[in-house]
Amino acid sequence: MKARRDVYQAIADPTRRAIINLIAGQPQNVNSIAEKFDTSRQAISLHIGILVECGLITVKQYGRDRFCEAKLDQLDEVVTWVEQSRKHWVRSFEKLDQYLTEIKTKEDGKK
Amino acid sequence: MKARRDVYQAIADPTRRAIINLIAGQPQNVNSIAEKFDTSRQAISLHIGILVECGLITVKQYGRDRFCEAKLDQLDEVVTWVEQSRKHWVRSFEKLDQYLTEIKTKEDGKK
DNA sequence: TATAAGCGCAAGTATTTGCTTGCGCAAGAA
DNA sequence: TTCTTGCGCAAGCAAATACTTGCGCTTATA
Repeated sequence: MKARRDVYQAIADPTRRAIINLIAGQPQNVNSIAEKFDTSRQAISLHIGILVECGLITVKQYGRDRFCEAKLDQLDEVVTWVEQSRKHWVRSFEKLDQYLTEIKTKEDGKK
Repeated sequence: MKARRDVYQAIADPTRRAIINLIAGQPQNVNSIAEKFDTSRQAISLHIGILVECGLITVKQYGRDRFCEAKLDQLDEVVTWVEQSRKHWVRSFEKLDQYLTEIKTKEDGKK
């Protein structure tokens, strides 16, 4: 089964994050991007393909050039998730103690 | 070479994100967490290991139980990156046109 | 028109993942 | 003391990654 990549996976790779940073500041074609990395053009091309797949990049073709632009709206998903997690995150050291106390109480009740 | 995992990789996996959500709301031991998923306890245990490795989870041992607590401060890194990227992100359709115009101008100059 | 430049498409490979299964140890319960 | 939990360790595996190399199709350029 071909796993559809999501935004989380897209930004999990440091190279991809670097590509995003690069393009966010200045849209440019594939070769220009590839030149800034130590890997082959093809490797970068694949990363770009993934980023396009998740909608973090848009490509516009002009003649033989394919210009890549950033499209960071999708990153909302990530930020939202983090914020949600934190919202529900009651500082644990309190929660845990409370939880343990509850369990303890229940057990004492059984005895 | 053993790749050291970072926070981005940690949250790239949906199961791990679910574990974080779970623990954020209520710290609990490994088995309790594992019960909530369809995979084996061991699989969950491995995920927890990874999360601990990146500091997103803390484990406290009480007798034979190992309670896991969330520790979401590390997620700052992700949010910060997203925000930074966006800060530098001038809406591309403008930037690209501008860029293309510059190139065009240079080339016309050469002719 | 002959070249060169910009890219994508495989095909092949070395790692890295995410899981499973089986084993064994230590801490409570009976 | 014996049985039952809660867990980690380790070996084995299939699938997913990240790359590389070589090929070939278009578009510009000389």
